This record gives sequence, C-alpha cells and structure tokens, in this order.
Amino acid sequence: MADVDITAELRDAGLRVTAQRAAVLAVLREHRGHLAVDQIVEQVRARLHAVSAQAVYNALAALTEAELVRRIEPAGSPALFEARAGDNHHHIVCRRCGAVGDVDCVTGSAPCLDPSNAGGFLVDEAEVTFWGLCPACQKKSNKRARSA
Amino acid sequence: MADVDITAELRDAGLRVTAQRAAVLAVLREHRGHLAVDQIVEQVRARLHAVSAQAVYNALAALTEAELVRRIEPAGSPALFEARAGDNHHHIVCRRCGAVGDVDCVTGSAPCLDPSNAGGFLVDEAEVTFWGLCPACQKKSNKRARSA
DNA sequence: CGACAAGACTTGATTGGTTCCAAGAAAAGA
DNA sequence: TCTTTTCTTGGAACCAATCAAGTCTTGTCG
Repeated sequence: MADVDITAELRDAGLRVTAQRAAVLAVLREHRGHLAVDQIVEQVRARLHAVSAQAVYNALAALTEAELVRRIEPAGSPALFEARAGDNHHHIVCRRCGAVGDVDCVTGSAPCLDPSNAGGFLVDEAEVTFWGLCPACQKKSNKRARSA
Repeated sequence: MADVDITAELRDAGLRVTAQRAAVLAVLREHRGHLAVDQIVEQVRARLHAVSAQAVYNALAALTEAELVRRIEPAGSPALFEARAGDNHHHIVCRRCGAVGDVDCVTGSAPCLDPSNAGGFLVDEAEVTFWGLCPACQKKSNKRARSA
C-alpha cells in the first residue's frame, strides 16, 4: 500500500517518480524518527541495490522543496530529515547526546508565536526547539552526581 | 569604562582575563547584532594587532559557557554570536538573505514552551526561531511579482 | 618582587558535512 | 519514440570547526 501512496504523492507534488525518491520517502515514513543523510543512504541501500549519496541529497532536496519531508538542523548537528505530516510539531534535543524527540504543539496558539514586533519581518513560520536531557542522559547525570 | 566593566565581568564569571576575550566581548557589546565568527575575527583584529581565529573560537566557547555571550545557529547559517543580557528573546531569520533580527518575548509564558509531553526529556530551554522575509527581501519579492 | 603551574594563545594541519561540477547512462512521461 | 529529467561515478572544492604541539600569559603564592 505504501508504495502506491508514495508514488501518487510524488506525482501529486509535481515530482517525477523515481525509485530513489520513493525509497527515500519510504525510509523516512517507516523510521519515525529523525535521520541524518548517512543513515538515510544506508537504509535506502538496503532497499535498492546501489544508490549514490548524491542521489539521496538530490532526492531530499526535492522532497523538502515539495514539503513532503522536513529538514531540521539543530545547532551542532548535521541536517536531519523526517517525514512530515504537515502538522506543526516541534523538537526537543538532548544537550549531551544529540537525540531528537518530537513534541506535539497546539498549532499557532502561543502568544509568543505571533510576534507583534517583528521589526518589519514577514513571518511565515515559528520553529520551536527545546533543549534538555534525554531520559538516558538523565540517568547518567544522576549516577555521576550520586557518586561525586 | 567598558574595559573595566568587561575585565570585572570576565573575572566574576570565573574566566581569566585575556586581551582576546575582552576584545571579543567588547566587539559583541558594541555591534548590537548577530555576528559570525569571521566578522568577529575581523573586528577583534581591528583592536588587537594579531589574533588567531583559534583564539576567537576559544574565547567564544568560554564566553558562551559563562553565559556572557549567546550562540545561535539558524539552519543553513554558520554559528552567530550576540552579547546576551540574560533576557529571553528570540530570533527571526530571513529565508532569502539570512538576516537575523531580535524578537522580544514574554519570558516563559507561552503554553507551548512548557511541553507536557516531552517524552521523558528534562527541558531547560525553549528556543524559538521565526522564519520569514526581512523588509528588504519583501521589497524584492514585490518587485518581482509586479514585473512578472 | 620573582617564580611557578595552570590555563590560554599561535601556527599548521585535518576533519566533517555539504555542495558543486562534468560526462555519460538510464529512466520517466508525453 | 523522443525529450527532458534524473541518476551514476568520480572528483574537487568550500566552509566551519576541531585537533595537536609548542610557546606565551595569567594569576597566585612564597
């Protein structure tokens, strides 16, 4: 089923349907996480026999442009990609290990997210990134604190 | 006066006082904007005779650690630094030219900014980045649309 | 004041992520 | 089938950032 959907989606988005693009999108759909380019390359190669890294970069750029995929780039990390359902969710990044999680968010509701004094800027998106510690790194911190 | 303040501030922050650090901080205080490392290097070299890029990176890291300076890194841009008053303001980035502006924000008030479902993450900061078009690029867009 | 140890700076090389280029081969869609 | 787009291989380049070894400075203590 997924393949048919993906083919149609690519076409609807005005993109040519290629095996590489479909594979990239399928990989991002299945792994409901945030993948770096090298991980995507790896996964795509598990489906297709051989894919150049270039093709993956190209496909990701096209998919991002078509808004089928979302590119995020937390400070200090390489670019990450995720399948995007068009919802307005945000991200939480672990300061220590860089793990990324999703945070659901009421769309466009927060007062801060419609800045009145934007200094003449025309705002079209508000991106929120939370910073903190993931569960695993919290454990490590506790251990360290206890033993110190 | 500034030099005295800066010296004291560095010392209070637990940092050794070096000419390079003082110069970096002074530059960021004067240029009330968001500067990239190469711009900072340039400005610092206008004050001191010769400074290595490394020293600037080191100084910025130390100042960021001490929270005298804030590091931001919008997707697609190199890292930017700004003197930080400890206030909780956010940034707006121009999609086309990368210009960065400040947006004042009511501290910690937005509902989104205290995520309930953080997936076990321990959140310590919410960073908001607005995306849009700066005034200059809006003008260009209008011209283009009109002539098209 | 003078010396010592930790910390900071300099130079030079190197990594990492990403982008770009070119030519030819393959595939998509009309 | 034909045209256009995309993919492939291979290379090169770019920029930001980091590492390493050695030298200099800071701040403190005698």
